[in-house]
Amino acid sequence: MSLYLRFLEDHRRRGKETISSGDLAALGGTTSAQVRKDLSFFGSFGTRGLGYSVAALSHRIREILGLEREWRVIIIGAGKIGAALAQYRGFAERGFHVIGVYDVDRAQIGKSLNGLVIQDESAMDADIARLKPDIALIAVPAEAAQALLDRVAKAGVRGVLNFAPTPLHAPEGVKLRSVDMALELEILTYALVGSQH
Amino acid sequence: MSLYLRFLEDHRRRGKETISSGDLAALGGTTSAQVRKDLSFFGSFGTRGLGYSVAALSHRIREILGLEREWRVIIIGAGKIGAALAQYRGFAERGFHVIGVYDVDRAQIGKSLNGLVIQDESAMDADIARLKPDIALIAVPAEAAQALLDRVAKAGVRGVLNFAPTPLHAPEGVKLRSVDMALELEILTYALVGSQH
DNA sequence: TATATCTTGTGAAATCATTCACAAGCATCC
DNA sequence: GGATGCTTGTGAATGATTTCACAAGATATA
Ligand SMILES: NC(=O)c1ccc[n+]([C@@H]2O[C@H](COP(=O)([O-])OP(=O)(O)OC[C@H]3O[C@@H](n4cnc5c(N)ncnc54)[C@H](O)[C@@H]3O)[C@@H](O)[C@H]2O)c1
Ligand SMILES: NC(=O)c1ccc[n+]([C@@H]2O[C@H](COP(=O)([O-])OP(=O)(O)OC[C@H]3O[C@@H](n4cnc5c(N)ncnc54)[C@H](O)[C@@H]3O)[C@@H](O)[C@H]2O)c1
Repeated sequence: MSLYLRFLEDHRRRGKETISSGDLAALGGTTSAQVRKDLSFFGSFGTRGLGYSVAALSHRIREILGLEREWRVIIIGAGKIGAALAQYRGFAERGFHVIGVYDVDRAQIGKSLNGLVIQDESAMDADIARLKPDIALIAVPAEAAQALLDRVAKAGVRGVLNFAPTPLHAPEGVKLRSVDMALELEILTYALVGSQH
Repeated sequence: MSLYLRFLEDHRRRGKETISSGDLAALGGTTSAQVRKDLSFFGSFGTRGLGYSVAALSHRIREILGLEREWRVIIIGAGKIGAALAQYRGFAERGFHVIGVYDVDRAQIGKSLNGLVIQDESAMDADIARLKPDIALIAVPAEAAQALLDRVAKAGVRGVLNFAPTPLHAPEGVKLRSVDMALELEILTYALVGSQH
């Protein structure tokens, strides 16, 4: 679904007003029947003979994904990757607003990233209670990740995106996803060794 | 498979020598039968009544994934995310060696990241021909991504990991994967809006 | 050695996902 | 308005994956 949204935005930029399931399939590397099945799960909003209205379908998918509202995000760990994420414009463009960045390192605390001051992580629990962020990004060393996940979960955060390359266990009621870049590379190498027999 | 490897390493750190399919399943959130089917696809290396040897299974999976050799990696775009990736220790730990970083920005070229000097991207094609990197990480603005993918593919790179949030089309014979962090957040929000009816 | 207890490896069954195929709907053109 | 050309939405067929269920191998214990 998120991918379809990317394709639709791409298509809109090219000035097209409608798109057929076949076009979407070609972009996504699937079949037109697949695309239609996926979309029909949420209702039917295409026009026969014409395809889907790019604007209408985008809007509907944004609704389904919950992107019609703004989301508050905090970042834990202001190291190399945390700092990059804090300054990433792509988040705000899609409705994700970074409202806080935390670290334990005295040398980091107080520094400003894009107008956002790095806070002492001891202030985090109180801030979460007050500002009620929806999602936390965990960008700390692997050893510290599970403890922080438990801590933000307890404080009331319901979604977590983890960047530490370690298996984590999410407490009940918390949605967890992990981005593991070394793992992505491993999937690539598997494909590479596989393709040369 | 890569995930199983993570679990095994985790388990080894805890001092365990064997692990059962049930344990692996619990870690991965699947069933024991699933794990056994996955592993049996590549042969049978468990011991009945005991489980799998953590060391032997790790080794076998590393073999299957092609991690028993070293891989050469270049990074294109030395911006915020490119710089973070260039300094990331986790890659070298898993056998991925960054041998070059490229940018167009005069202000960036010549700077050193962890002992790695940022090169002018006009030198890139010659370097690829000479050093034969296996994988390129693309960390440039979305508009520039497709052109660079085509360019490194032509120069002989066979695997690409893309960080730009845009749909790319890989030329024949090139394995492409993309990491899209805003998309990861969208998947989280979908789960969040879904779970509250 | 005999017995009890685990856990793998794997056919068979059940479930889930994709593809096929086509009636029905809409737009366009004559 | 009627014929023509596209494209959707969706049952039915096919294909893939997951789960079930259990025989057979391995260890441990006495
Ligand atoms: N650098 C990358 O490109 C990259 C890529 C993929 C994954 N990662 C992972 O992301 C994590 C961070 O990587 P990095 O390169 O930014 O490391 P880093 O050392 O630059 O930054 C880690 C930061 O976390 C802070 N920290 C440690 N414990 C903390 C706590 N309890 N609360 C708050 N802050 C705490 C540290 O003070 C430090 O500033 C690691 O797990 C790493 O494996 C990094
Ligand atoms: N910053 C993040 O945390 C983050 C997160 C996810 C995705 N991304 C994506 O990663 C990409 C880079 O993001 P960033 O934040 O590092 O941006 P950035 O502006 O800091 O860095 C981009 C760099 O690419 C260089 N560049 C541009 N064209 C180039 C070319 N043809 N060849 C070589 N280098 C070129 C620029 O000079 C610049 O240094 C973007 O597509 C962004 O959407 C960034």
